[in-house]
Amino acid sequence: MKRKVTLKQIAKELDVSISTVSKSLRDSSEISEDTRLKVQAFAKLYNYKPNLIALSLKNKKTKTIGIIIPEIVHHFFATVISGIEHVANEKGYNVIVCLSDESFDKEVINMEMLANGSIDGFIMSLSKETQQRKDFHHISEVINQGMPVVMFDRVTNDVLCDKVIIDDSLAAHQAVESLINNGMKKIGLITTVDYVSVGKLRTDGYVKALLSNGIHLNNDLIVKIEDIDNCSTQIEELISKNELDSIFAVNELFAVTAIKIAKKLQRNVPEDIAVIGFTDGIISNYSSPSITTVSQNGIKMGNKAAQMLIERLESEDEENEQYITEVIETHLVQRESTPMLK
Amino acid sequence: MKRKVTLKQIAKELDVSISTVSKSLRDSSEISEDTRLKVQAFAKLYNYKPNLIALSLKNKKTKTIGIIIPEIVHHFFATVISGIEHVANEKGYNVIVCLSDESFDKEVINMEMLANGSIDGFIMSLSKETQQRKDFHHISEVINQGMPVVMFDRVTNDVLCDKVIIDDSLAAHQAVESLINNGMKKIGLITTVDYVSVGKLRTDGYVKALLSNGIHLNNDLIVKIEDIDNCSTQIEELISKNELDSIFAVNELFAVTAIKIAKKLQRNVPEDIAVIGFTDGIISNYSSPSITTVSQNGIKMGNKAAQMLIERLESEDEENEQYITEVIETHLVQRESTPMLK
DNA sequence: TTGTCTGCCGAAAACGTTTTCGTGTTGAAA
DNA sequence: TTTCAACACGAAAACGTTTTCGGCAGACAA
Repeated sequence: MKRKVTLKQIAKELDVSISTVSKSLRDSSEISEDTRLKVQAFAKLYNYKPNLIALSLKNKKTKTIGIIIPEIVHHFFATVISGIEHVANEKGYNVIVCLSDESFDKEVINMEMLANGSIDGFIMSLSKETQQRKDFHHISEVINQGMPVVMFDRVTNDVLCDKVIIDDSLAAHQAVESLINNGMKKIGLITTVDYVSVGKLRTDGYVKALLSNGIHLNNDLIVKIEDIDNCSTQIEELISKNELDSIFAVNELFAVTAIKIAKKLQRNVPEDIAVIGFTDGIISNYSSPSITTVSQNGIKMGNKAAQMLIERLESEDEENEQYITEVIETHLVQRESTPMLK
Repeated sequence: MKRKVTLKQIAKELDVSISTVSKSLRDSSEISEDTRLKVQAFAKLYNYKPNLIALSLKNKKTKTIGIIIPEIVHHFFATVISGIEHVANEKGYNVIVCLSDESFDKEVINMEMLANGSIDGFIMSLSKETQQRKDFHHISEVINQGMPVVMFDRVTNDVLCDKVIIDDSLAAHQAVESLINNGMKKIGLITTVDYVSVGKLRTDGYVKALLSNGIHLNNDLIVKIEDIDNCSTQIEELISKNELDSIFAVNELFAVTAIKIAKKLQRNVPEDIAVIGFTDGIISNYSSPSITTVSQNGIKMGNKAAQMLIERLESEDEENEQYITEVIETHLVQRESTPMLK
């Protein structure tokens, strides 16, 4: 077993100083061609590669991006990571991933851990618990120490930093409006509890779409799901007790569950009930009927977030307080759970 | 903006030496209670946290695990990461993720990158291209440098290291056998090209199940998919040209596609054709009919891989050459795409 | 001979830790 | 008064780099 070789070892072997070795490898003109070539040959032979940790310490740059997300077993987040990773890789950065498991404490611990030198900047999406508690001190603290942060999807106005989002409200508005434009009048909404920021925004979009089209807002048609694993009963109640002609669900899972229950209640999708979901994930694509859905391009969000972070990391004037909020466009993917929408 | 405070700064402020500060914070008995408390108070006030990069350099340990996988936008891999991350986190390790995108070159580059000090050990699954080329020098090299590697799922016998796998052949055998036991005789196989190790093994299991149950092997019933994005035509041919009573597919995507095409061809699932898939992912669970499938527990694989790696990292006798291959058990998840199996 | 320039190289600092070893002071024992 | 231990602390090395600066030799001009 041959351990990694260091500058010091090469220097010793060749009977020159460490400086000479380092300079030779970096093609410095200070060194005679003779020694330069000798050192380079030796280094190549022993497959010398500089130790990145030592470089990080010296340069105070790790060339590593920290990602903190609530869950990785979630197609949307996986696509975002993928998007981040590709841009990061291209620019010579690595990516270190931490999961908060939707827990405030884990989010804090992970951030503090990574903030102690391991990374150059953060890309993150808030955990549910953090959104609920509205406690963002850990994030402000990190930013205050001069470490850039880019938030995506689940963001908050209480922290000043770069952000990448979709216009959840507008996207929902458009989706619901397209139902209305196709003659739907009794549109159910399956959404989350309000503290989930994106759920709230999508709900707002639904409400606005109704109002701006002169449709009375009926709270009986709205169900707010607390526990995602037990959403069935609430949804069944919604569908069975109301003569809905369509449903807007704020995520894939709600949408697919609604379809399943509709079938069970002998209502055909899309003939009797049209369903539009949110997030263009695996489920929407492969369930049958496949689900018409608002597509939020996770790859693109990840790309953009990584770009923004790296740009800030590598910009000259460190303290640019001009924070940007980038809005990634969404679009409706037409599939089988709705009639052909005009 | 207050930058991170270092030992040196604290030492200067309190007019003591760096050693004294360090020792005080580590509760050394060498230091008088007086100074100890003073230093600790000051450190707390300024929220001192040791710089992990400096520690890594000193200790030659990063407390970080490198993960290299072909894709993250793939439920199985996401679950494995999740499994790794949880165990790692519990034991004070971070996780750095690199994607090979099924490319040999990217796999090599990423490994070399991480091997230069960034991590203590690898957990990886081979890219398709690597499996095809059978070139594993980058892995052997890393192992040779004394860095432990744990391979999972897509592994190779050409590299000696710890491994976590499922018994793909046996699992496939059992799945196919359960079809046979329920009266199926004409069982189609949708599999990958042979160089994908798990595809090959699952194919082997299918073949063995047929033979050991006295069923003639008919190559017309086997289709090997090269390009996963264009599998439809091949599958359609399989179903339309043969009077299959059932299909075994080596992954979710093939299974769900088969079901879709069967429907299109007016064959009911499961009444006319039963379908069993492999990998218990989102698709199997949410498509309709939901898919009976061989469940490979990604979380468990990740847990185990992380355990094995960390154990090796923290074991006293460095050079234990007793490599272990851990086999994670699988089981058949009964769903709607098959009749009730006995 | 003296001075100066240039080419080549090494010493040392710096990044932030931990730890070993040494050193000065104090108090008590001899 | 001398000796020695205990105590409290600091200096320095080490991890592996990069880079600044200084120095030494030889060549060349004056």
